[in-house]
Amino acid sequence: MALIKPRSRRGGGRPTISDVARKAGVGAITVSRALREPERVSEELRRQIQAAVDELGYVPDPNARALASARAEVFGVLVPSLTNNVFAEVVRGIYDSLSDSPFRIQLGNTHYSGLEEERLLQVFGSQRPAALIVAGIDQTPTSRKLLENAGCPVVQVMETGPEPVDMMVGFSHLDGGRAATEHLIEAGYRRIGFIGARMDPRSQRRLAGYRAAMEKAGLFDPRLVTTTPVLSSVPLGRELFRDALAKMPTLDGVFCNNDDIALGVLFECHRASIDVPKTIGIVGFNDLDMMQVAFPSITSIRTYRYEIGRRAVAMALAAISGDRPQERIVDLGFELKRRESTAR
Amino acid sequence: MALIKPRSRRGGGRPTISDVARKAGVGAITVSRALREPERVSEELRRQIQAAVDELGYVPDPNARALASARAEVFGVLVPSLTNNVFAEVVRGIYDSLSDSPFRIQLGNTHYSGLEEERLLQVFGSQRPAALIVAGIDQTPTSRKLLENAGCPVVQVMETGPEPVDMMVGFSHLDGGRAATEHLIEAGYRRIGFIGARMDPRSQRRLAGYRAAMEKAGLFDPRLVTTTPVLSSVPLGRELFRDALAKMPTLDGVFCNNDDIALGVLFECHRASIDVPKTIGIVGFNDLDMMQVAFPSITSIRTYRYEIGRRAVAMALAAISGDRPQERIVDLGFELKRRESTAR
DNA sequence: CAACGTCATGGTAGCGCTACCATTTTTATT
DNA sequence: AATAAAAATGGTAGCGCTACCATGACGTTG
Repeated sequence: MALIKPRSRRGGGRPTISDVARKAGVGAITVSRALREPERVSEELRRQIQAAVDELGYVPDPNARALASARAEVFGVLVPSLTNNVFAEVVRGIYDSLSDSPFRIQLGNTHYSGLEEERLLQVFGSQRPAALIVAGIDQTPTSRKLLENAGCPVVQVMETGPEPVDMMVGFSHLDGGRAATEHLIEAGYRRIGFIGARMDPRSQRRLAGYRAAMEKAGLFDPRLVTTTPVLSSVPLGRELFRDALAKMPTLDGVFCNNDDIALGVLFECHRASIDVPKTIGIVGFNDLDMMQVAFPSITSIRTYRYEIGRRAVAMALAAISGDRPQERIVDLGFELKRRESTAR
Repeated sequence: MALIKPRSRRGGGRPTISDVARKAGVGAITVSRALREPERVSEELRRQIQAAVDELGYVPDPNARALASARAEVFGVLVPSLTNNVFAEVVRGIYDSLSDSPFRIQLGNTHYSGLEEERLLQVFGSQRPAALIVAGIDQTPTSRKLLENAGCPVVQVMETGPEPVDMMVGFSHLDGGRAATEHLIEAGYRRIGFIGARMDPRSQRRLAGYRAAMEKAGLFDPRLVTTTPVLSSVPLGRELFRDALAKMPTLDGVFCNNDDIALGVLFECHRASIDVPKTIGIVGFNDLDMMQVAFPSITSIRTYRYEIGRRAVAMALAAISGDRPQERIVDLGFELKRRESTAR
């Protein structure tokens, strides 16, 4: 006696695939198939199985699934910041594109740290994700190797560059910085400053674009550049602008690293009764929606963050299903939005 | 012959726990223990095992772990929006608190939809998460049941209320709305409007606080309230303010649902040459850092979003490790920041 | 009508790990 | 020194699912 195994169900008593199979009077594997490749199961069984699933409230265990198939239905997403609106928009695009797919999202925050990125890539890799989406193109050699060996599609987002690990969606920050600066020059500004916080690689490239445009026009002066590694914010924009002005009182324009900084500059101009755009011209970067309602409205470089997220998912999904997109590098560009802040 | 099993390694050839065990000359279970409860393994073996782990580059498979232990090292986090700074801050607090724990984060975006929340809860539940953190207290009955049966600690964040599913960290939006409105009244404003977008339950409670204060002072008039279900933004704030003013030209103050709206109102005042705070007083909600540098600086209700995220994790972690905090409802409060926009 | 696909279904054997019990060794305790 | 108790280690048996192969029932073809 005592032949009956207690069957402790350490899993907590939720129905399993064999419960469903038993109830539907089929084999477990058929249930598995009915759920994943319905077209390979006869309509009759499919219906029976569906009924059993509904009745029991069966939900497949993703962990067991991942273990058995050596592939988790997870997209790993790595961004440097969660609060920066720019990345928040990319992430939103990714979530929206994946919301009615079976894929879950594993989001990591690198805090702009290469080391943290490596650590997270390690963690993510251990899950055998279906795809990896990472911000930027400046991975450390270790990170790059991890990405190359991830064994899944990889999309680098927010930038374009010559050597994708796999695929890429973004735009040229250098060109963006150049376009912003050229616009200020064309509008008649001459002593144009660059103000930037959190000088990550993307900001560096915008600065390079600024510098290229200024040098080409014979206007560059290193004292026009004010930067800090501190995290960007509106209050910081105000302070940096005051610094810049103290350093260079003849300043007549500023290209800001991003819109937060630009807003800080605008507020300080109000406070100090500096006329915008007459005395100072302002250009931001990213074109947050508040730029168009600011008073005066602020010229900015519009970027397509949400679209970048969507596109990245679309490309990854295509690669997963076998047909890799022919173009591995997608440049979504940007647009200069001319507004009152530079309408001299 | 052919006795040697090919051992196909469909897992892709990464080292497993038995590889480590073999190399270290111990049993697999000892490796498992050395990794999870090092104090239960002798120092010598621990060192040998660590050496083997390092040499092989072994990383445990979280899926196998979750399957075997019926518990995934995952925190499920549910927020209604990814781009709203308020939730981004909460999420950041959660990430920062969990960054050097073994727990991963599964983040879900409900888009303010109860149905979507139910769906995500279902998906999350199937993973047997270690804890669940959800925004708000207005779950549908189905969601509430799912939370109650999740079999793990649950923390509701951003609000306080009488009946937590399990634990709660937040503050009273009603009191916040009341405090903001009372401040305007004390400052001498009388025709005080309420302007709100995306009237989610939290906004509704702020409105209720506004109404309570206004009625108490005998100032309430339904025509003073301007709301819309549309998603909140700075441009929308501007528009709603224009609507409000058209409807009620004698308006002399506004309590805004949130800071985005407040900023939109401020910009419109600039544009229409309406003096702030003389002609119109403005109060925002949440106190984004730009409020203090705006010109004029904007009075707002400071809320502790980041801290809410951290606290939620701390409480969940305590519950996981067995000692549930004695206070299951934590009220982190808020603070009225008086600034120029209401300094009549 | 034999020989050969093709389709629908099922059985078996793991995926990589840990819970649950042994079993052995060491350390108190009397 | 004998015994109990605690500490350290290991073996076995799954967790819930799917890859892989096997089986049988049908056509299809020459």
